[in-house]
Amino acid sequence: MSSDEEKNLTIRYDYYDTIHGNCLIAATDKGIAFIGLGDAEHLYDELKKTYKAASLVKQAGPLHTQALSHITDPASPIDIPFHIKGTDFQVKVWNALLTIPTGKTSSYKYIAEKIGMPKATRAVGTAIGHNPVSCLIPCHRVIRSDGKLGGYYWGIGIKEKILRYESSN
DNA sequence: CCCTAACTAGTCT
DNA sequence: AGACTAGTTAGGG
Repeated sequence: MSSDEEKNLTIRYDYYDTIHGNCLIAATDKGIAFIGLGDAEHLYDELKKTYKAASLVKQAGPLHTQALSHITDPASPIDIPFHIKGTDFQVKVWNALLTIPTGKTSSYKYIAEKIGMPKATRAVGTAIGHNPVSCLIPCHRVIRSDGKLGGYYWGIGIKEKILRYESSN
């Protein structure tokens, strides 16, 4: 979305309890804008930082429920619209992440090749790290090509837990 | 196993 | 415009 668009935007957010802990889900009229895991205050700060110009309202919405049910049941198909602020490059990366099947993992290099920039692995890492919709966009399924998990914004422990949860389904 | 250089996009100064 | 960061990678010591 453009910054002009962001100005007149109303984002509705609310807190939910998930299998991975407390989370914040935020959505516009058009789609999911932000999802985060962890401490409520910290999450609100993140949300505010990401969408500075938009007005934030604490109110549940139908999109929240959809997002929530996908977190609980990752095997269900993602038929949820996104309304995310990001550059072309970031959007490309995030879209590539959505093509990773549930329970599978991918590497940063693979994503880089997928979007036609095989040498941009490092930039991919950055983009994935700034993904505002963790969980729905499966950033936790991306691991380092040497087999290690790499890092995770919300904490490496969460990443491992989510992966275990998905593979056991 | 640790260290380094190369890679690219975004953010901040 | 320059410097720095970031969830990397490949290669060398």
